Amino acid sequence: MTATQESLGAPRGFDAFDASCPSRRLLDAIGDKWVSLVVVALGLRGPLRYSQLSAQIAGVSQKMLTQTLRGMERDGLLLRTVTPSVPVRVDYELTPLGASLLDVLRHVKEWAEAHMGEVDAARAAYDARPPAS
Amino acid sequence: MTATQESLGAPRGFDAFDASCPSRRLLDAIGDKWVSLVVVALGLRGPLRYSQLSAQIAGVSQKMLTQTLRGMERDGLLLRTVTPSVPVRVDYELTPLGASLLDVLRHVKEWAEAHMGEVDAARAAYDARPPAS
DNA sequence: CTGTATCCTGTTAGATACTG
DNA sequence: CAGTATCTAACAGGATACAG
Repeated sequence: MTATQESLGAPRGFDAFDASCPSRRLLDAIGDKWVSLVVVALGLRGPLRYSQLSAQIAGVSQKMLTQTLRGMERDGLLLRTVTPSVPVRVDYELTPLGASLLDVLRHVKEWAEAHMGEVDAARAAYDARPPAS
Repeated sequence: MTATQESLGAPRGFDAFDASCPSRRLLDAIGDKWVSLVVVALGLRGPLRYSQLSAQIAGVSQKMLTQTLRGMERDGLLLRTVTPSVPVRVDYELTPLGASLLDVLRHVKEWAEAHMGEVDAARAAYDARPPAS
């Protein structure tokens, strides 16, 4: 395992092969279905309340939404504001850091728009080819 | 659920909230631990044989490596070349499409290098704060 | 309204053993 | 060498019920 770190690892302090490396944690973040959805939702619609997010993302369970929100808050991706009114009110908004993550997602979006057709074509071709000789 | 697609969905034909949308499939792709590792490995070291990949990525099981490789081949991300020598030899190399995915990963890398310190700081601050009043 | 706690199920991935 | 097949353990995630 150490061999991997040395042979392929961090040419300049960056090693995606090391699970503890920041890059891996970021991949975990943007790779997470709900995280990316929350980032996009907040990025597109500005600050939202818990119930609004719940409605927007429709399909997310309370458990996953809360869990995702907590994790993102912990990572400094969003700000959680509690207003102690009679029925409690909680607003969530992207921090500048969270907004910058939205930019990364935008790059992903661009790649998808530019190349996803190729992927579909490749997939169709692969599935159509004879099941080996 | 349909409400979500309409309210937040594809302002211009792109809807990350739709699981069948290309963007989601891409997220699934780059979010996958092993896919990103294989892309980086092949991108950094050029064509590699199965056994070399297995060694490079150290920690991946045969099952996951094969599964990942098959999926990537299907998606047109890499090319699989079988040389029917006495002991069979199989080489894997990135296609132009796969190489372009490496570029996306590069953006991710840059974001990580630029902001991951902030994430760590936020996390430390969050973990250090009192467990609520 | 905004969560927390619990149970329960499906998927996933690692280990292991075997084949062309 | 380069896989395939099978079994099982771990865990993520959904449903549900309840609380501040």
